[in-house]
Parts: sequence; C-alpha cells; structure tokens
Amino acid sequence: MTATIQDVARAAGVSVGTVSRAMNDYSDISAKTRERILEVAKEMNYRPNLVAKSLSSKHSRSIAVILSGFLEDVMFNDFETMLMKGCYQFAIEHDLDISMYVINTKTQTEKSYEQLCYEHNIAGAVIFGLKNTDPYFKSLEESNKPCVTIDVEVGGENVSNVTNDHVAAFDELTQYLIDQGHKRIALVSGRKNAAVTVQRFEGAMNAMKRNGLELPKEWVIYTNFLKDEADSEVEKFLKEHGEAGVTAFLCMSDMLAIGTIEALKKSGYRVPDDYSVVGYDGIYVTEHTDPKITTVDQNIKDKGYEAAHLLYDMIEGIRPAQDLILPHSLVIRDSVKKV
Amino acid sequence: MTATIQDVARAAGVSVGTVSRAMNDYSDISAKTRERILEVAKEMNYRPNLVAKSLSSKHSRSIAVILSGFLEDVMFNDFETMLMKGCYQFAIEHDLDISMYVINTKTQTEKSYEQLCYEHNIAGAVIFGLKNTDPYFKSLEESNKPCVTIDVEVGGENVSNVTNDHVAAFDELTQYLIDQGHKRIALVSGRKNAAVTVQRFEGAMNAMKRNGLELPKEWVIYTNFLKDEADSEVEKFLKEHGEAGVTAFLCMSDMLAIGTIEALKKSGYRVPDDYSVVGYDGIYVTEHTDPKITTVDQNIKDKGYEAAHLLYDMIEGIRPAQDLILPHSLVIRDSVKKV
DNA sequence: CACATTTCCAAAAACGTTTTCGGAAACGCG
DNA sequence: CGCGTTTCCGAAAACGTTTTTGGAAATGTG
Repeated sequence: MTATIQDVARAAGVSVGTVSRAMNDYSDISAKTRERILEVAKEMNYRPNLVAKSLSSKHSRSIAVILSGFLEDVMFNDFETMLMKGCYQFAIEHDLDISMYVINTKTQTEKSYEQLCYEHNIAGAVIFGLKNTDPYFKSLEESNKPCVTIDVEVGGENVSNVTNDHVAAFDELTQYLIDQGHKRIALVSGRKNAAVTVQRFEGAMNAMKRNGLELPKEWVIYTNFLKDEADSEVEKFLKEHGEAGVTAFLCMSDMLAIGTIEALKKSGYRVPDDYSVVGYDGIYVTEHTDPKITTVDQNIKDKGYEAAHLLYDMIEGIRPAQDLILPHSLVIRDSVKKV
Repeated sequence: MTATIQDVARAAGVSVGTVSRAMNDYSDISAKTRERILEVAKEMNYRPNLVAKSLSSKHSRSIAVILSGFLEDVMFNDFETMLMKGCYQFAIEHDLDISMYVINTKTQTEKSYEQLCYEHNIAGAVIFGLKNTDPYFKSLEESNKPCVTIDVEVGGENVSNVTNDHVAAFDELTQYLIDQGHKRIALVSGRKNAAVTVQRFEGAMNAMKRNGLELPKEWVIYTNFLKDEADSEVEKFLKEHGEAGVTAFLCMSDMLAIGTIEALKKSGYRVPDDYSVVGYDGIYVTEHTDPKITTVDQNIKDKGYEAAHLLYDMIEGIRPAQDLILPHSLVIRDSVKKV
C-alpha cells in the first residue's frame, strides 16, 4: 500500500505534525529535520492524500470547472474543451487541484452552488453554459463561495464574469461586411431573449445605423443556435425573399454560418460568389469548411485561463470580484466577397 | 453555513451514526426513525460532504477520467470531449462521483497511477491518450487499482481495454475504396510505430492482398498524425509521383484526410472528381468539410460509456478485467467517386 | 415468566491530514 | 549563572463522515 504520513513519521522518528510541517514548508521546523523528513518521504514514495488534506485544511487549493448542459448539446465541443484547457493550464502552472463537474437545469434546483462546493470541498469554480433562466443565477448571487462565470452577467458580491465585448465585436464584424460593399444584409439570429443574442443584435444595429443601413424585420431569421435550423430557415428565406436583393448573411454563431452555407449550396448558390456569409465564435471547424469562414475569434482558451486566474485571485483575496472583458479578433478568411 | 451530519443528528435527537445509517439506507434502523431523520435532513438542506465520505468510507464511489497529453495536441478536441461525455453519462446514470485529471509523460514519471488514485481516493479510472512509450504502461500493470484504457493494450491483472477492431475497420474502409473501382491507392499514414498505425496498416494490407493489389513503398506517406504534415507531404507526393496514376488517398485519420484534401485543392485538383479521399475516426468536422468525408466512425461516446461501465463492473467485482471490442461503422459520404 | 434472540441505536474508533497548544531545549543577555 | 526569548517539536484536537462494538429495549419462544 501507499505510505501515509504516519508511516513517514514513524520511519523518520518524528511526530506526524512535524512531517506535515516539513512537507508544507512551514517555518517552525529546523532545516536539518526538514531535510531528513523530506528524504525519508521521498524514499518511501510518500504522497499526501489530497482528500484528507482537503478535509482537514482550512483553505482549499481545489478549484473546479462546472459545465452546465454538457451532456445536452452536441454542438459546441470545442468551446468547452478549449475553455477547460485554459483552466487546466492555469491550475497546473499554479499547482492547484482542479476537477470538473457537470450540472444541468434539474440538478441546479436540487443542489445550490454553495452546497456543491461544500460537498467537494472546493474553494470556487469557473462556470460555463448557464442559461439565463437557470436556477443557479440566484444560487450564485447568494453564495459565499467565489465563482467566475463565462459570458453571463449574474451579479452578487462573489461572482465575477469573464466575457468579450460582444456588442463591439459584432459591430466590427458587421462593419467588415459593410466595408466589403454589402448593403442588404440578412441576420441569422439565435434564441430571441438570450443575453448573447441581445448583445450581438445591438452590435449589428449599431453598425447598420452608423452606415445608414436598414434591417427589415423579414430579414432577421430566428433559430435556437442550431445548425439544422439555420439550414432549413435560410432555405425558407431564400424561397420567400430570394428576390429582395440580399447579398450577405450575418450569422450569430459559426454553427449557424455552417448551416447557412449548407442551405445556400443546396439551393444552388456559391459562397462567397453569390452570397457572402460570416460567423461568430472562432471554433476550429471554421478553418476546415468550404469556404473557410470569416468569423470573430473569442479566444476561448484564453478566457478559460483568465477565468481561472481571476478565480484564484478572488480566493486568495488578491483581486475583488469584477468583470473582465477580453479582446476578440476578427478573422478574415474566404466566405466574403467584395461587391 | 451548510449543515453537517452533526447538526442533523442534534436536530433529530439521534446520534450521528444513526443519521449516517438513515442516509445510506442501511438495514439496522427502524423505518420510523429513518423517516424522521430524512425529513429533518431534507428540511435542513443537508448534503453529505463527499470528501469526508470518501475519506471515511472503505469503498469509494468515485471514478475518474484521466487524459494524457490533453494540453498538448490541439487536434482531437472531439475525441476527448465525446469520450468524457460517454463516461459522465454513465456516471450520472449510476450516481457515481466522477472527476477528470490531466497528466502527461512527465507527471507520469513523478507519480504512479496507484498514487494518483490514492491521492484522490478514487476507485479506478478510464485512461485516454497514452503513448506506447509512456511510463504509465508499467505503472498500470503493477497497480492494484483497476483501470480501463482506450485503444491501447497494456496488460496486467487489473487493466481492461476498450477499443475497436481497427484491423477489420481499416480493411473494410480499404475494401470500400476498392469496391468503388480504385486500384492504385496511396496510404497517408500516422507515426510509424504507433499501435494504431500498425493495426490500420495491417487492415489496409489485408484488403489489398485479398484483391490482388500492390502498395509500393513510395505510395505510403508518413506523418505524425498532423494535418499540416499531410498537407505538405501530399503536396510533395503529387509533385514526385503525380504521374503514377494514383486515384485515391487512404488516410489513417480524419485530420490527415482534411490535410490531404487541402493539398489536393491547392494543387488544383477536385475531390472526389480527380482524387478520392477517405478518413478514419468519425470526428464531427468530417460532416462539414467540402466534400463531406467518407470515414469510419468509432462511436467514441459509446466507447466512453462502455469504458466507464466496464470500470464500474470491475470495481464492484461484477466483471473481471477484459478487452472489449466495440462495433464501428463505415460512414459513406461524398469524398469518394466511382472510377 | 424466564431466557434467548432480534431490533435498534449510542458511543467511539477510524480515515489521513492540518493546526493549535504547550512545553522542553537551546539560546541570548545582563 | 539566572532568566527571558526563541526555536523546535510532540500531543492532541479538529475536519465530516462511516463502521464497529456493545448494550438496552423489544420481541419471540418454551
């Protein structure tokens, strides 16, 4: 079996408390005994039991990534993975214990955020995938445990948010389309009341108004962010408003852009020759589609890293809860043609 | 703060042991007191601290997914995510506590598998991403904790392996190409000595020999499973052996297929009209490329689910360690043309 | 009714750590 | 040398559970 602190203590001829002090680099121990204990520990291949450590210790070095709806949507694999990579990167660099938990709307009602933290003895979490109707909104706000949400504004004393300036980013994306000469632009939108939808819509409108452009009601196509919906809805749009002279589709996500392109191709059009299309998110598929999709990269891995960073600082009392707005970048590829 | 078992005991007027018995549905407690305790617990919103539970309890209900090299390669996001989804699915259905750990070749030397399990009090793990030179090979074999590897044969009393019949699958894929009339087929291969490469090579050769086909040395293109390598190597191949009359590229992974298609397009060829290409893995990008790529789907999510399942059964003593071969399926799409 | 058995529960040990408390030894200073 | 500090470390409490042990009460049996 694996050696415990008791075994090390016995072997080194000291008490367990002393071994603990040696292992944790405390001050009230002589250099000589520390050396000796460390040596013995190494020889015995001793590793502290993190569970016991976590139970006993006052301040926990464990954080978590909480993914809501992970098991439900098949779409955004990249997003979650890249986010986690960022978080894990930070955790490893700072020797934090990190784990991942999956929740959904149902489990959110059964167990508060604070309870989840308590159950697993974690100091805080980076939370991704919350819908704005989710019970966790209240749960987080009321919680004493710090947390960092991604792309969703919660409020509360202990909750930070890491996001991009989606309004500005979408404005920029729209402006790019306009700069390429597009004047009649259809908007492929996400769920009507989702926070991200609202922000991106605002960005689009800002750019259009600034350039004296109109966005007729019939030109906005609503979906639930699902590729297949974009596919069928755009197909319908082409049938109904094909003669309206639209030259470009401004999509609120990359998956919607992919669906849009599929619909266009199916209807016999070429992208970008007949219609231009842009996406939003910067998931890696956009590099491999035909044509490669012009999009806004959210740098999701950095977001994960910075979220973990901020969480850590909140836990350690280095930084207070705050909102962090990370830079985005317009990625120009092949799905837009100058007209 | 959150209620502990002590608080519940006090509130219900019983001892902590009794509360524990009530919560865990043990037999030696009267139905009446159980009811009462459960009620009190519910009212107080009591949730057992899983860390304490895990420390105290003899048999742990925690399993883990261990990802090796997670932070290194940017390529196979899908793979890991889908695998995890499968594992988490099983865990949630069976009320297991599941967590995820990231290791790499370096951390493998520092800490054995058994130590990692001990540190986190986990009963066993599903392990993905091991390279055949990794230190964990020995570590797993010597370990007392059960584990399930994915796609990699380790050996040892407590280690199972969940995989596909890659030889048969690649044979099938090759046969499909042959059935479509292709006789001169180039092979875009992965790392020379990797287990998966060897198996897939064998499958390809089986099909070719059976059909009386040859595979000249110059027609096998080696890569490290990286898309960009496929891109450049195939480009080189076209320059050097463009006149050899090759009509199809048999790729050992989907990413290689994507790279191959890019190279072909860059060189002015159309897929599948000028050259046919097939991939292997079934990652979701292949559905969105142009053309959509014909491939072999490994059903990675099922693999995750079954791996967790087998792990659980090993822990509970229901099934012994064993190798599980899951079905694959040929997914015919648009990247192959009949010649 | 006496005794054996069963049912139920309280008390306490155990899990492997950290942390607090207190005291012995070493040291410094007059 | 005596006394106050400081340095170092052992003992024990604490973290929140589960599990073992033992015994009182309830039940069954003759």
